[in-house]
Amino acid sequence: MTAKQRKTRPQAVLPDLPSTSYAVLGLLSGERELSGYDLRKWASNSLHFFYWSPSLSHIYAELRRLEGLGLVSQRIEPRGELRARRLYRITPAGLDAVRTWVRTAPVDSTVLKHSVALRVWLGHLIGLDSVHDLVAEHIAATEMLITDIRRAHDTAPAETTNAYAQAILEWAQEMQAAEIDAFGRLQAKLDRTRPALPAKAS
Amino acid sequence: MTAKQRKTRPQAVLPDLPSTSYAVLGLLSGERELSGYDLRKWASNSLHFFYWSPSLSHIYAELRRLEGLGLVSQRIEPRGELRARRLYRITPAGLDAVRTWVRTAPVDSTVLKHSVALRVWLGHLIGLDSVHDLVAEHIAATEMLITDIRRAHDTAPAETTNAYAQAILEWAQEMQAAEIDAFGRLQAKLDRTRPALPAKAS
DNA sequence: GGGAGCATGTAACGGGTTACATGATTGG
DNA sequence: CCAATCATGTAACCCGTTACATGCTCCC
Repeated sequence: MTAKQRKTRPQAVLPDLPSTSYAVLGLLSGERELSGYDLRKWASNSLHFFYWSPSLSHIYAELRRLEGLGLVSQRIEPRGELRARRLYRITPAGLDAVRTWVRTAPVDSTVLKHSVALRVWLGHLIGLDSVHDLVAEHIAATEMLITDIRRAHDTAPAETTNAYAQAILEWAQEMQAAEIDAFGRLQAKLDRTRPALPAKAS
Repeated sequence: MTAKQRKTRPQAVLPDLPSTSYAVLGLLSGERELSGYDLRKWASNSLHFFYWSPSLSHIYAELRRLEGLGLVSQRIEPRGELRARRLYRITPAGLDAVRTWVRTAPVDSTVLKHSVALRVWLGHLIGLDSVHDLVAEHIAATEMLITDIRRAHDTAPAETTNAYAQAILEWAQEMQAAEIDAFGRLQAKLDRTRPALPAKAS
């Protein structure tokens, strides 16, 4: 029985937090002091492309929770005229928790909600020409996204980046490029079935 | 002023529903009568791969909401010994709503929460060997997912499929294959930097 | 003068999940 | 006999967003 208990929790007891908490903790894992506002900006330029772009209010709430758990600490930086900032820093316990999570969390499946794919799936409701327009629009948007990722990749300040962070941004670019390719093939495929589908003549 | 109002809502007034409601409505757009349980099964074999795999309780709640809006109708099918089923069918208004949504909804960006990417991004906390293990595990899981998609593609009953649904399942397979490729390249890339990173000898 | 960026936070709400509750039939 | 599948639903809860509130500085 005790053996069984040991087996279910082999390591230290990880606080049972959602992975987004660990995302925030990860942003702080460089051991620099950052404000909620800073975190938000940085997340928009990195996490955004493969994980999450959190709202500010959520970040603040998350920081308070992590502080309550002793995973981050807080100090207030007075700045004279300017509004004081609340700076957060990861604690040893926090570093430990995020490291354990990264190493041992179960590989839970990716959350993907692709509303364009959903709409193409329902293409029979709107016809081939409308689907074509929709996909074309999406491809254009994806091209812009790639540009954003490339910019983030190229302009990342040295102290926020490393081989892993760079590799993931390159991975994200490749994935978006693959998406453009795959949608291109999808369009070609649908076109080949055109004679069989009712569609307005151009 | 009236011109302005007309401009913000150019078409019929679409009920302001989350896209997941339209996903459920889309499942019913084939105009067959289906139970909540049926929808769940079907979603797990189609929507699951590119959009969403809803919980049963959510589907039931969604159906009640759609019924309240007059977008689906309900009837109870008595089945003697067996527990009666509640069968839902899309109404003309519902068909109209989902069609309008598919055609005119803004291309809102894909929601992607890729926790493996997040963990690789934090790879500096655990070192190259651990990242390798993590990625290898993920690639294996992705291969299984491709198998699932292929099975769904090949076994889809004729009355639930069409050229669009098939094309999206093929698209989903290609995307997962691309993910395996991209992670493979990421691993190779990280290996090339190995001399610069501290890692245990094998 | 006005808008964008900096900076923090509260309140209300909606979306979606898990756990719980119930019970029958079918197949190994 | 037990597990899986069929079938529906409630309650509690958490995650995360939007809207609101406040105020300062910098730049056009």
